[in-house]
This record gives sequence, C-alpha cells and structure tokens, in this order.
Amino acid sequence: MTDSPPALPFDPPARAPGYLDGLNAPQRQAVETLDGPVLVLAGAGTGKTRVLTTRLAHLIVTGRARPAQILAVTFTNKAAREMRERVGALLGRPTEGWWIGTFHALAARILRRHAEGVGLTPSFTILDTDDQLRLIKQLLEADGIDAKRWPARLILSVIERWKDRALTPARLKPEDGGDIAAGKMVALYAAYQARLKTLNACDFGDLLLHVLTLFEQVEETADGPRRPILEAWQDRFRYLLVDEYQDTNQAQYFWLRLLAQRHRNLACVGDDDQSIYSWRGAEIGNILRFESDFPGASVIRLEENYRSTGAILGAAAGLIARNQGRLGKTVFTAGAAGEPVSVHTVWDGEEEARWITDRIEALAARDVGYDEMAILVRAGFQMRELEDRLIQLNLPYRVIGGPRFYERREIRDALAYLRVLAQPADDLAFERIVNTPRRGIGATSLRVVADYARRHGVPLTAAVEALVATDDLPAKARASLARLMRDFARWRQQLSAMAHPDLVRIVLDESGYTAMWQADPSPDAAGRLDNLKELANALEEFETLPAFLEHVSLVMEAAETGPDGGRPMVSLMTLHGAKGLEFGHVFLAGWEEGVFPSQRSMDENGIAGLEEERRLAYVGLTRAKTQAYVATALRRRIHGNWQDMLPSRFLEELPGEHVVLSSDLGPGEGFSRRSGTGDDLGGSLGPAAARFETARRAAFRQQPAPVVEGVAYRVAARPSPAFDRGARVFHQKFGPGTVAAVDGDKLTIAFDHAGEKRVVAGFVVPLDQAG
DNA sequence: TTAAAATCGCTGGTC
DNA sequence: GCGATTTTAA
Repeated sequence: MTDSPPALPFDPPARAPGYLDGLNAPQRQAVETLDGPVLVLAGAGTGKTRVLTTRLAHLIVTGRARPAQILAVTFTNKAAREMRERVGALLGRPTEGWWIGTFHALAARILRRHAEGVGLTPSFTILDTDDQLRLIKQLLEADGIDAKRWPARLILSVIERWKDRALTPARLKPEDGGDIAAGKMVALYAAYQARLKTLNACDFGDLLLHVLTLFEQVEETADGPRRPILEAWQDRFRYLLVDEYQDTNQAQYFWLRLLAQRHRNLACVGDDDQSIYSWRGAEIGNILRFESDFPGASVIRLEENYRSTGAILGAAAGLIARNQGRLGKTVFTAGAAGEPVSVHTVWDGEEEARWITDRIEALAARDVGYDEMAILVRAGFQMRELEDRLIQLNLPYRVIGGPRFYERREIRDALAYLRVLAQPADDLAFERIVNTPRRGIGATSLRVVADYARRHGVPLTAAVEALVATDDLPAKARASLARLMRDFARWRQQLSAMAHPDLVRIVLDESGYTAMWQADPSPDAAGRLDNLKELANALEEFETLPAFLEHVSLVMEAAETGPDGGRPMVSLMTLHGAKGLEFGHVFLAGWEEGVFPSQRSMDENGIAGLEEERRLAYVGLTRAKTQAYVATALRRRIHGNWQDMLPSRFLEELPGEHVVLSSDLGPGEGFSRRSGTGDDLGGSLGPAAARFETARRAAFRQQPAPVVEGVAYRVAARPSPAFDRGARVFHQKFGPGTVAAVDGDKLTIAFDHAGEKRVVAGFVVPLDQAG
C-alpha cells in the first residue's frame, strides 16, 4: 500500500450535521448505524442512494474513517459516478483517489499492485468480448471441436458462469463440464486461462478472481502462516459500503467477506425484490442469507416510498407478494393514491404501439414532457414495432441501452491500434487490425504468421517481423505487413515525443482507418468518424496511453448527448435497462404469457425463473411516479409468424382495486362462446386457460367484473358501435370503406383503396366520426 | 480476397 | 422478419 491516507482536513463537528435533516427514521438509522454488519433493505424509491451517500459522508465527517479507509462498491459506472458526485457535493470537496467504484474497477486497481502474484505484469490488458470470442474460437479449432455444435458464445458463457462462482479450472473436475465441447469444457477453460496469461491479459471475471487468488496466498512466518496481501487490504478498509447487494455474484461475495473480516463494518444496501440478474451470475441468496452470513447484523428496512402513487405501489406490492423466498417489505407512501394502473387489451402489436403513442400524444397535449415518459419492453424484438410507430408520428424518442461507446466497432478498432502500439505482444488486438482497413492480408497469410508464432513461441508481431524478411508469404501480403510494421515502429517512436491525442489522429490517418470510414457510403459512417474524434479527445485527460486503455475498457461510456441530446425524448428500453430509473408515466408493453413472463426464463429455471420475471414486473411498475400503463395483445408476430397470445399471469396478479381494465375491442364471438364456464378460476397458478378466461371476460364482456381473490376488477371497455350493411366506415390502416357484410362483430368491408377485408368491428369507426 | 448468397436463430447485457 | 454470420462463387 504505497499511498498513505491523507490527514483529515477538518475537525469533526460537535453537533449533528445538517445533512441528516430530512432523513426519515429508518434512513437515519441506516446512516448512523456505523459499526458491525448492516443490511439496508431498500424498497424501490425509498431513498437508497441518499442513504448510501450520506452514510459515506457521515463516516468522514464523524472522523470514523479517512477516505482511503472506505471502500464503496457499485455495479455500474453510472452508479459509481453518481455516488462520487453526491458525496463530493455533501462534503464540499473533491473525491479523487477515493475507493469508490465498480467491483471491477476497484479489483483492477488492487490487481495492478500485485499483478506478478498471478503471473501478470502490471500493464496487463483487459479483454473485451470480441477478443474473448476470437480466442475461444482459436482454442476450439486447435482442439478439433465442432464450433457449430459448441458455439464460442456458449463456451464463453460457461466460463463466465464458473468465474461468477469463483471456480477456477483447478477447482473443477473434468466431468464438471458435462458433454459441453465434446466433454473437454474444463480443459478448454484451463487452456483459455493459460492463453490469457501468455497474452498478459485478463477478462472481467479474472479481475475479481485474481484478487481472490492473491487474497488466499499464504506466507509462512515466524508467527505461523499468514496471508499478507489479504491482511494488508483488510486492515486498510475499515468500512465497506455495497450498493445493489442483491446483484452480487459468488465471487463478489467472497471478495467482500474476506475484505470485511477484520473490521466487520460491512454495510450492504439492496432489495431482494429487485434481483433480476441471476442469468449473469447474481445470487439472490447472498442478500437472503446476509443475517446468517454476518451474525449480529443490523437489518434496516426502508419502506417509505417517495416516488410513486399509492395505486402504483399497491399494484406492485400485490404482485410481488406472490413470490416465495423474499425477506419481506411493505412499501408505502404518504402521498395520494393517484390513478389506477391502466391495463389495456389490444388486438396485436401494431395496435399496442398505436395505443401507447396515442396516450403519449394525449399526455404531451397536457404538457407532460416527453422525458417523463418511458416505454418498457421485456425483450429487444418488441422494440421495432414501437419504434416504427414513434417514427411515423415523429415523436422524439431514444433507445436506452444501446451499444456502449467502447463496444462500437470503430472504437474497438481504434483501440486495437493503440493496444498494439502500447503492447506489441497483444495478439488479439493485432489480429483485429491487421486487415482493417483491407490490406490484402487474408486468412491464408495470417495462418502462415500464426504457425510461425506458435512454433517459435513468439507474439504475432514478432512473427511478422521475422517473416517479412523471408519469402514464405505472398508478395502482396508481405509488402503490406512490412509497411504496417514500419508504421507501427514509427508511431512507437513518436509515442514519447508527441501528445497522445495527436498521435491517435496520426495513427488513424496514416493507417488508412479514417479513410476507410470516409469512403464508407453507409449513413452511420459520419457518426463513427465523430466517435473516433471523441476518442482522441478523451485521451487528453490521461497521462499515459496505458492509463487511458484501462479507463476505456473499464469505465468508458457512451456520450450522454447526441446532436440533439438536449431535447426531451420518450425513453424506450428493456425492463432490465430501466432499473434505477424513474419516469412520470411508464408504459409496459407486451404483457403476454411467453413474452412476459418470458417462456425461456420459465423453461430454464422453473419457479425461480418465474419469480425473477415477477421481480422484473415489480421493477417495471415501480419506475412510474404518476401512472403506469400496461398493454396486452391477443396476437403478436414473433420471429416472423403470428402467434395467439394469452394475457400474462401478472395481469391477474395485480390487485383489482389498483387496476382499471380497458380494451379497444368489441365483444367477440370467441369470447362469448365460453360464457357458461364457471368461476372455478383457481389461484394465480391455475391453468393458463382459466387465467385467459378471467382476463378475457373482464376485458371484453363488460359483464359484472369477475371476482379474483376477493377483489373485483373494474371494467372500462369502450363500447364498439354496431354497423349496418352499406355504412361508411373508417379504418386506421385501410382508410375509408363501405360495410359489405355483417357477421356478428366481424365486418366485411370494401375499402376504397385497400380492397375487401374482413375486420373486427372494434377497428373501424363510422366515417362521420373519423374526422 | 472479396462480394454476394444462403443460412441460422432468436431474453436479459454491467464490467 | 431481420440481422448477423457463414458459405459459396467469382
């Protein structure tokens, strides 16, 4: 530990500081319970971030710890940045150098100091997903494993899940891989790790795992065996704060447990009801077990919600109460009940998009800002229809959760150039750029180089240097490679003499990379060039190229604002992407069985999967401050073919008193057909058909509302007018037409422009009303 | 080696 | 139904 903590710059104040004012009792308790393990169960919208940041400030103001003695861990850079900013604002001083960051950023910081202990040098590189996949593909090929049957993606995810559980190859038995990769999965994992070591690289999982390995290193001393690295860090961090504890995986849990062992001041904030990341290794068990893991822990519940209306909270609470295996919280508000959650049935996805945008326009007309509205979907494939409609109406919107800045192709390419510059032995980076832009170096030439490198145990760049002096390569490839090597040598010389941002521009220009995009006719080429400029600008803030490369792989994010970033826009995102955000009006699309809850989640993880889906629904609902709107479609085109959908079971699980049902559909023959079926609807887990009937009758028949679990649904279906033959009608999609035949609620209409179609009466309006 | 054609497959996505 | 990836043809 080379950096000794700076002295406290001011004396602790004598009386209770002002930042504690305005905290409610449990919040204040969560801030002031400084000693021992603390679990803060923070329901949605209960002031979690405020508690975390105030607690950190309080530790410093009371003199309990200096900044260097506090470790504050988050999952995302965004959360880390927010914590930094808010703590800085509370204390009125900068927070540079403080140990506030993501698990991975903090782990990397520790690992750099002890890299040799795990066979790396302090300048190790951190691989991105592309690199990992390329590496795995090479291993598969080398091992003669069919990459069709065992895609690199799958192999990588197996490795990642093992790493999430702190399982190194040494901790696995060969049979733990099952039949994956022809039974060679564990060997493949070991080979992957070995390859990383020779590349002086690690992946994100390794950042945590290597630190655990270091923590476990034992040294024999006169006083017996000791673990010097662990002990040094344990001594240092007197207080630990963890955000989103429900999202921790096993490796992160071990990490925290080891670090907290000495001072035992571990404060974790989280919400078991918002655990939605099991599929990437998060263990909800970590938060459920907290009290037994850390005996004597104080458990503090934050239950007063400052975000949502009573109806939204009531609906969400009723839903989440169906889950087993929760610690149990009752979130409440002192505010008004507000509008009930609006549940609306539509015919298909297109109408869903129309309904949502209609509501958005109506809200906008009432001066609700677009940035106070969000559309939340379960999966990406739901977005297109919504986007189409938003574009059609020219409504300003943005998709949240697109590719990150450093994941974009041009950024990765540019970074690969810089990596080769900084570390000529970075084979993965070299492979990436050797023929980008096109230099006439194809697979054949590259194979010659790779063979040479493997035979002589040298990096690819060294192999190239050797081979260009021979005539083992095709003349064209040989000339190109020789030129590339000369370029790199020249850039490397300039590296010390020149400001980094200038050098980046030179590298990108002289390599022809900029020209490649300038010549690209596709519409996003201009944006890519802008991104490259931004990359060069970002470099200005860093002392050295390696420092920048680490920053980029760990924390660089997409630029917050685009060309018209300041304009208020409707947000469109997945439910996962919405976690931690809030909006006045939230539209939850696609509440149908199989879509949400996702079929795959239930197939793969059974009840646990369903419960996680339900937590996702809880997260979605609680994003809304003023009103939540839920849409469910009867049919939907999924992967190109039409599917009849059943309403999501979650609809039925919303307590009736907080919900209002509506529909644009008229009474259909299919719906009245089963009017005789009884009220034996069973509980929420009854057969899908019974659930379907419940929602359908409630939504479409306008009969006295069926009673579900003792609560009546309210029904507010819009009556659909009756039409006679010959009536002039208007259809949203097909335009004006004349009714040619009537069959119950199904009309055959001769449209003026679209020909004769059979449509449901609910889709058309009398022409004089259509405007 | 590159460009066009065919095939695949398809939650969620931080670091 | 689409986009990414991979095979095939030139």
